[in-house]
Amino acid sequence: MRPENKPTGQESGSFIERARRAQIIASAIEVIADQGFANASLARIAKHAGISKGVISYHFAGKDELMEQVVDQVYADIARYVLERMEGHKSATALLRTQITAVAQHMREHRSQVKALGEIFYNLRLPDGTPRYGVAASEELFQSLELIYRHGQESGEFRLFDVRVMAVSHTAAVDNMFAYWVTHPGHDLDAHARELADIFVHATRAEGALP
Amino acid sequence: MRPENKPTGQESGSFIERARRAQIIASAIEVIADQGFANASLARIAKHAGISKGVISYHFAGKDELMEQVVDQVYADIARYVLERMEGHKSATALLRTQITAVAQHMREHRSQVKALGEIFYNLRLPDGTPRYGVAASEELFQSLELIYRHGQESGEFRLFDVRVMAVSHTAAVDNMFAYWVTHPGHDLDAHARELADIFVHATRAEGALP
DNA sequence: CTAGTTTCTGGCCATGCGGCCAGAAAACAA
DNA sequence: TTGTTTTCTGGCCGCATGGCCAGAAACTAG
Repeated sequence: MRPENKPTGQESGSFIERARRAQIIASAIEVIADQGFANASLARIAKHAGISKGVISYHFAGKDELMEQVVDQVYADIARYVLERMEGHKSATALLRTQITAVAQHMREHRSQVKALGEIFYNLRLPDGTPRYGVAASEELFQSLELIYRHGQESGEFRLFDVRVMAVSHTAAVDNMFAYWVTHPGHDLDAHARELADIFVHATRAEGALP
Repeated sequence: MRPENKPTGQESGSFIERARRAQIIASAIEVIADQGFANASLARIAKHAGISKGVISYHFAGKDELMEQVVDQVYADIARYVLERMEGHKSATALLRTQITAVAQHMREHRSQVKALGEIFYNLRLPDGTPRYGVAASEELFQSLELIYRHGQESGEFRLFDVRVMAVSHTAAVDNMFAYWVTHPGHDLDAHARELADIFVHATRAEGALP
């Protein structure tokens, strides 16, 4: 029999259960990151992990659940990493810079994870063909960024602008920074991040502010 | 026998040949735009066009050639549309604004085409699994944008910044403007474009410049 | 050791895919 | 009209996929 995969918040299942799930998730990340979502079959993921295909079916309800677990784990890692580094900063400008550079640092240290996240985010679909994630799933991130932007507007650091458009553009620029770096591995990701932070600082600052 | 699909620059083949290819390309665009690349099989594209699957094989060397034809056609349409509207403008600031708003106008009028382009761009892979297009294929666009940015820096309109990072971020923001609009159809695309143009004008302008 | 449970293997299944082809049909040429 | 070429149909092929299962193996409890 299969263990009922109840998505309880706390870790559950036997030691083997948890270890296997972690191993399979890690294998999925690696395969997706360097073969692409479309080529990441259960057979490939199993072979890469050195286990039989049936094990995946045994520990996960299906391919979709495995993909969602990957997203949940990687996304939570990024959020924790970035939020930790943002704590303590008060000015909107500092928060903005820190958000961008912290994301870049995390990307540099977790290339495969972030790449796999993007692949799944963009490709996974519901049975009816509509995207499982996609832009709509970034709503939470948009709102977090909007908090920073509104904070800056209220404090007078930032000029008035549409915070939604700024948040969408910010997210896009950060995501594409990653994609560009993946395609051009020699590219200096941290320098790109600093330059990108400059762009948004200039784009947002109040008219009269000193450079 | 099949007509040898020599990719000559000029239109070739019989009247039927040209009409069928156009019809199949149009059908592919519609299917990809609302089912996604992964669900756009030759069978679906043929059914949507009301023809037999074999016709596609008859008029195209394979699925990959069909996808590349879609990309070539849609990409050329966008480039022509935007470049026409940029002609005549001289200041870098005006060129920048025009580029962004013109792209948005084209997107609004050619939603399916642009969506299909993005799907293929992101998903089509070579036999070895590496992306057929992807970020690397945007190199030409990056260089065009860099011309504008360097022009502004040389004329003194723009501050000094890394033109490559600016071009990558610009492309990303425009692409995501489209993705956001597709997910939120009620969103005002033209207003978003004006706001986005403001963002890049502020991000690029020289320190001493008047608002 | 034995009985029961968890975990794993290897293979089978139905489905959908892209490519291909034999021959029908349509368009065209004489 | 007749013969020839172009175009189209419908179906078949080999292949890969995700899901599934019967039984083997490993582990655990008594």
